[in-house]
Amino acid sequence: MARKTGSHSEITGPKIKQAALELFARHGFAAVTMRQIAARVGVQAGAIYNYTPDKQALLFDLLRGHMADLLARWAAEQVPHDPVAALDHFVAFHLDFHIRRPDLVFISYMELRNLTEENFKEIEEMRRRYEKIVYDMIRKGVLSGDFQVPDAKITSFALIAMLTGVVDWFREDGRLSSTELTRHYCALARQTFGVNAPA
Amino acid sequence: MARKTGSHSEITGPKIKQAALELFARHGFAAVTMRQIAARVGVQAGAIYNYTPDKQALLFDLLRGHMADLLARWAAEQVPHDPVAALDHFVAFHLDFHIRRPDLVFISYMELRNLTEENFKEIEEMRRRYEKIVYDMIRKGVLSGDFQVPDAKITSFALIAMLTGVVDWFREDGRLSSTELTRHYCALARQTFGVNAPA
DNA sequence: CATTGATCTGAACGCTGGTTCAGTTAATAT
DNA sequence: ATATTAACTGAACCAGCGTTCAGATCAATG
Repeated sequence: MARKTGSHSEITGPKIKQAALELFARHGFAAVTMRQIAARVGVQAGAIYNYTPDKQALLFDLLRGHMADLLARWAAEQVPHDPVAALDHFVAFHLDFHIRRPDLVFISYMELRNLTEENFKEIEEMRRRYEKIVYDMIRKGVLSGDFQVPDAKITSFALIAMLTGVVDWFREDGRLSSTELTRHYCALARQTFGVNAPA
Repeated sequence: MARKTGSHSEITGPKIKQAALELFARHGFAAVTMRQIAARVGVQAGAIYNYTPDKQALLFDLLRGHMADLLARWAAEQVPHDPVAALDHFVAFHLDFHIRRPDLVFISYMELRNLTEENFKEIEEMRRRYEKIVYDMIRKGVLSGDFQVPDAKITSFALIAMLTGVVDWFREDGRLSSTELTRHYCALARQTFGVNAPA
């Protein structure tokens, strides 16, 4: 063999993924062309096909990577046994993970319908695994008497929605720092879960 | 003149809007073709242009109509003066309005970026008006001492996110009726707002 | 019955999309 | 220096896009 395998590909490959991510987030998967992605990388459209079989795979890899990352990082967390401490821990984890990846969070919600049925099912399955984590956490707190919620399932959806919605407006250079953000949301989540509620 | 104006147009016009709405919601604005919309109405693609100047206007009219409807209906509500009763009223109103229009809610969030800059600004302005309604409601409750929240602005976003997120999973024929849904969310919102929280 | 005009068809227009591929380029190994 | 080959170019392919428009259609009018 001659040239070391991937002398440029180790640069171009990630650049394509990054360009695709930014463009998909800004304009939507269907509205972005392979030529736009290529132009951003500084390459011709045909070159992209050295790194991905097609446009669909570009999207799928981004979403699967994102969900896999989310699940793996939560699995690596040391979660306290006390339900209230666990809630705080989850809120902090979820906010931190999501506000660092606004583009990925965005397309993971918006572009699900542009996946093939097969690919959609795989992502949906990972999403359900994450939702179950939240649900189980809430159930524990309800059973221990630490949480008082009208309905555990509803509350799990409500928590995820209110936390994930943060990426729509939060900016690092805005009114609130991420530390303050986390503090406020921990307090809000505790209230939502009826922690310290009157008997 | 001959044929009564709009003998068919009164049928075809709304059918086009409805078809566009359903297809945009299912596949996304950019992925839907004029021919698909036409086929669903039972007409050729060219006929659509008797009812809309272009594809963009089709989307814009749907979003503007939706937001105008939302604002007009809230303006027509008799909102109680008591902050807690007002919160209950808002939760019931927002849930009822949104779960009846899942497709419109969906595209109003997803397809904002497919609007021209001019059209986007108009929709964004209406959205801000609605968010301000929620913010003002919270401020009142905070000032009166009925609500205890970590941050009024954050809480307004959190409330809207948790309520609107309902359309992602709620089904009329699911586990919960819309009445039960409303009851649970009123309770959840009260807790979130620290109503009856210990001093 | 003949006329009218709103409504729609069907074909076309120019353009751009994703994707392919023969050929060029250039970094490495010999 | 030469050979090798990963990486990339540039042009092409064809299907499909939004949009236009001359002409067909046909219910209501006079």
